[in-house]
Amino acid sequence: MKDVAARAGVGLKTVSRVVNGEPGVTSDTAERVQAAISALGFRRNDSARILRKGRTASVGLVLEDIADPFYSALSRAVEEVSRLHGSLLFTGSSDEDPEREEQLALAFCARRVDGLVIVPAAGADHRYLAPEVRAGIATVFIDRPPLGIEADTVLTANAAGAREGTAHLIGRGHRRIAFLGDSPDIHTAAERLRGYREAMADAGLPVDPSWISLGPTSPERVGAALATALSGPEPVTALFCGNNRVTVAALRRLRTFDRPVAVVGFDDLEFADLLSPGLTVVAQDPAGLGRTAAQLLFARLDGYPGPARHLELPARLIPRGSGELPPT
Amino acid sequence: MKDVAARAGVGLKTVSRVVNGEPGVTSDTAERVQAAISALGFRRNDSARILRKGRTASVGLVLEDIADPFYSALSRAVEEVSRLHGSLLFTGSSDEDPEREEQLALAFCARRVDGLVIVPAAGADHRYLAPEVRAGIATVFIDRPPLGIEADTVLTANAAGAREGTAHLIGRGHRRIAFLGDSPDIHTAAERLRGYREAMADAGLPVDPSWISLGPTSPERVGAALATALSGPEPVTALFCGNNRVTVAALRRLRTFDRPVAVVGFDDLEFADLLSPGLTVVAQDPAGLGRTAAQLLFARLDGYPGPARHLELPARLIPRGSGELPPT
DNA sequence: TTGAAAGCGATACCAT
DNA sequence: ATGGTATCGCTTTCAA
Repeated sequence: MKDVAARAGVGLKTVSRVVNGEPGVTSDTAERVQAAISALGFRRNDSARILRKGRTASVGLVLEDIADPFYSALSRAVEEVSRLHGSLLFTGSSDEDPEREEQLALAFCARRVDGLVIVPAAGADHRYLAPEVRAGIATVFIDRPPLGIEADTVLTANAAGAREGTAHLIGRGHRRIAFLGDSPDIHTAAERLRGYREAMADAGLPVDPSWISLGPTSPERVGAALATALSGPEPVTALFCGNNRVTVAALRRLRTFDRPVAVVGFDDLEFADLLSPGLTVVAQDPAGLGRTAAQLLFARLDGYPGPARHLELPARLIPRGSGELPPT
Repeated sequence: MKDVAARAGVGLKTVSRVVNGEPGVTSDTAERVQAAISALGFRRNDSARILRKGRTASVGLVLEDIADPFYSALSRAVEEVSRLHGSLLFTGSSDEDPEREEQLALAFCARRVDGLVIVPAAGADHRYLAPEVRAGIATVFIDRPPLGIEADTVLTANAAGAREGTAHLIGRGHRRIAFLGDSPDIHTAAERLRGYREAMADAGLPVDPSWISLGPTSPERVGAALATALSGPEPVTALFCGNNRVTVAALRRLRTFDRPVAVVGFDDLEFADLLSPGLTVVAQDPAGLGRTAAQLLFARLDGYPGPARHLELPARLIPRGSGELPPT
């Protein structure tokens, strides 16, 4: 910028005015400055600008894994809202590791992002964010609630969704329904299990412990759990899967049995309609989650001073065939 | 930092030393400084640090749509390599709009990212990047080659892959094979069409223009093209799809016919094995693309001075059933 | 309309 | 071992 000023034979501030489209420059000098700018290939250094202005026009997004379609859809929505507000987006994957979540969040804060959208890693304690929040960095938690801090939150109605999905199976005549879920220390997994239990209880149905399996989303564990639930004199006739990865693992394993088993999965799959039968799901709205969270964030940045808001988005049952199979 | 220095009763530079773990501080004073830091909730301002040091330890990634599983897998790989090199990642989706691509890339550059990984939008002219490249911002193009600039590139062997996929169908006895692809101004689409044509020519098979359709990836267009190719006295018996979105649209439409049609798709689908029959694909390696591109980028940042490198990753045929159906 | 000088929060260099 | 001071590139303030 100094160089541009020198070359155009004007003061530093005049260049600044031209670069930022501020008034108070004759079109004559503006032109000279523009010429110098393109001659030198000058580009304003936003780091310096940020340092001076305070606001960085950037947002940090910490999630579990950007490669997961659920989170990538969410990410896109956050990006879109950010763009409308003139902000750029940092993204980082925590891999469900609280330490990495913290490193990422703090690294973003050190870059002085204006705000943070965080999908909490299982077991993470968010008190580490207290100094940043006090320093004015707006923070919204998404998909799961934070621990040890009060902040805006956007969640899916997990329990209600699981309840609806399970009730759907019960409505089709199933009485023995397995629940295959994620690790119980993940909030969403626990909530979905709760919904399942509620639906069973509502229908006066007992739940055999052997029908329930929670744990890491490995094909081995899911496969073994499925085999257990399908064995014995009174095997389950239906299956409720706690998330998309479990659903896929279960479907793969299910093909090795030649018994028809009804399936309802939590989370939609992109091509669920192409399977035979089509996969019935309780669909979340990842884009809706991302959009809503980003809107809450920018509301804060625009000065909304109220207490923390806690929003919940409904999950939607989409019948496609697999959840409508009768018991055998 | 000033405040910390005051509270600890030391000089500014000493605080800087402690914060950065530099030697030359007695553990005694270091402790006092640490105490002041946590008392004040101090966090170093990386914007200022960046301004001074030159390197920002951040990378910008511009792609078509982070919500697309292909790109989100790629993004994750770039992120992983960046993390190993201590860099944070900006992501932005261009939506295949050259103008947005430019805005994003320049915005990242204005933030002084150390490097840029770009999936060029169709038709984008990359001469706009010349000043940035001259200013030393390392740039790697991925998935598609850039226009009007010489830089490191990582591509999939699109033509070879399409050729192999088409040859696979020919090997199964098909002689009339449709090609449904993306817009011809997208480099990958054009390359894949070329591979298809080569395979047909190699086998001495004619190609009827009505078998080929290029254009936007809308279900309507794909469906109509498919209907055309499947009509008339000599309908195609097999189908080569130019990308995952086309494949999905085609599979959906195909279900409305009750004729078995062999299908090979370019790009893997996450649950391709769960379809019936399983979907045969020519799979790219999105994570490999991302990883390789990021590695080239950091090689540059670590001082590699050589001429631009152009790498090509192979595509891999994965037979799963749909591509092994015989002609009818 | 224009520009000189101060300052944003850190680091680098050179004294002490 | 410690600290003062110039500096990074820009915006802000105020005077011309």
